[in-house]
Amino acid sequence: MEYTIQKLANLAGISTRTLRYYDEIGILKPARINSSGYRIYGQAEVNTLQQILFYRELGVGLDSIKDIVTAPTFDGARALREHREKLLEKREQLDKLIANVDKTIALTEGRITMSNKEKFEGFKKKMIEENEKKYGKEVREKYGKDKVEASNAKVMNMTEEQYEEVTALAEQIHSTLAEAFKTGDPAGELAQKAADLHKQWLTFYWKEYSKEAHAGLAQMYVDDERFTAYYDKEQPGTAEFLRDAILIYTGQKK
Amino acid sequence: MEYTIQKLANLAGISTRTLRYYDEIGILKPARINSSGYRIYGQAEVNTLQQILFYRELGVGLDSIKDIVTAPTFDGARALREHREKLLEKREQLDKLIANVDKTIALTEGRITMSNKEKFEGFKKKMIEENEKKYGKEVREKYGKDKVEASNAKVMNMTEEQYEEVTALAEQIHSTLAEAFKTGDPAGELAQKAADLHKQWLTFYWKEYSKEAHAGLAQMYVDDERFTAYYDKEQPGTAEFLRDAILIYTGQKK
DNA sequence: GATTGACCTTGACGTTGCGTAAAGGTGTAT
DNA sequence: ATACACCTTTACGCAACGTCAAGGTCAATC
Repeated sequence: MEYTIQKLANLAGISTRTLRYYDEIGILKPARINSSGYRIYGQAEVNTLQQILFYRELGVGLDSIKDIVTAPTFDGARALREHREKLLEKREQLDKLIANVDKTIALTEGRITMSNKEKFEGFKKKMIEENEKKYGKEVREKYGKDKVEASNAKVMNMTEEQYEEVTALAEQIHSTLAEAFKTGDPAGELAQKAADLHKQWLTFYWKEYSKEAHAGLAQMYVDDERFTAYYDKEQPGTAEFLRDAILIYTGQKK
Repeated sequence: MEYTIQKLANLAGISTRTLRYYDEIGILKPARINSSGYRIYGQAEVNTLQQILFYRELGVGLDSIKDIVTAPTFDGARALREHREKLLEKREQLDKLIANVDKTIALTEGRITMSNKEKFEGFKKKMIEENEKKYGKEVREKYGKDKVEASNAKVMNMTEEQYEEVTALAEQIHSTLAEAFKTGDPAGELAQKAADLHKQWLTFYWKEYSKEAHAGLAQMYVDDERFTAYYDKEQPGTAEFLRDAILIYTGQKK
């Protein structure tokens, strides 16, 4: 059975433009071109197209599909697993979006203009989103989904003053830590003050505080280069110093 | 406080390109342009930008945002509610996708490469899913859950040849029906052939065939606009014509 | 006063997966 | 012969910017 472009398009329920595009990007070439330049497709192409459409429906990008259909030994299962991860992330994002929108609707309902408070809500949301984007996956792995969501919820419930307080705390940690770092002693008074401030800061995000979790987080500051980069921005070694201070503070190290 | 483009970009955590783009599309114009042509932003612009980013983070498109930030009396709540609906739909879509990918992964797991058979399994699944998506609810109401599931199970048990046969049959129905339609006579030979092909086609999906059920399905082709659209795609009136042919074929009409 | 380097400008192409003309050749039924 | 459906390539448009490129401006340093 041979098909002209439109026959195949109808068969597959797609447009002729799509088939030409697939030809153009090389994921589905016609079996042959007839004397008038028409694209002629055969059974093999029908099969390939089925595959393409199948993966497309799973939301896989055309360039990945290209790998799958052109490389005969390609590990489709692995590609799918990776793709699955992306989908899960997308869904999480979406869930958050929906929750945010719900909240915003609730907030604006009955009001005519947007108050400053609402603008501020937006910023908190943004803060969460950014944290998610940067560290979400690892933190989730380490602490579990529920904890992360509880933390986010806690942030969303902060009042404006609390928000300002936590921002101020972060500043204090920063400066205290910089001072302490100069002393070089993670067991010293300043370093321990920094560790204590850090604990206070944490209680704004965590439902319950534990020394173990605190120490674990401190270790992550060293293990994860993105955290390290954040703390070491002005003084390399600061992340490690903070970890040591916290380990001492939490009694994990003398 | 006045901001150059980069200052504002840093403050907001976005790129300067984005700010220029927002200027270009008119959703955020600088307060003024200085003598060197630099964009200078003021507090009012900071506030507007906060709003823009807020809505952007909710996934609202920039053109909608434009309405929101430029029209002071704009009903932001309504826009958000509509947007919410879209998000919910997206999530449903995504959930189905993930379920599909999961199934496909489960199928391929434990094997090294994807065999043809497996690819084919996936496609059959897709076929069922599509039918479910399009007609599932109505068909289930009409024929009952068990019948639908029996039908799906039958499809899943098809061999590849059977699948090809049923696909070929669909093609034949299509062309025969088109021919028959031209005669205008649903009792004519061609139309009756189409009805007979349609019966054969049905037996691939139904556990048992009955004239009544066949006639009922034919009626649905006319009653349900999605079926009608499918059959009428090339020739309006085809669905009705097919129904008449089947009613005659099954003896419900002379 | 000249150079450096950070910052600013506009312009324009690239991204994804096609939709949608436009301009022109081909096939076939009447 | 003519109509009409079908085919071809070329190319712009879409969202929201990223990313050069080419060139002007500003503040600090030599």
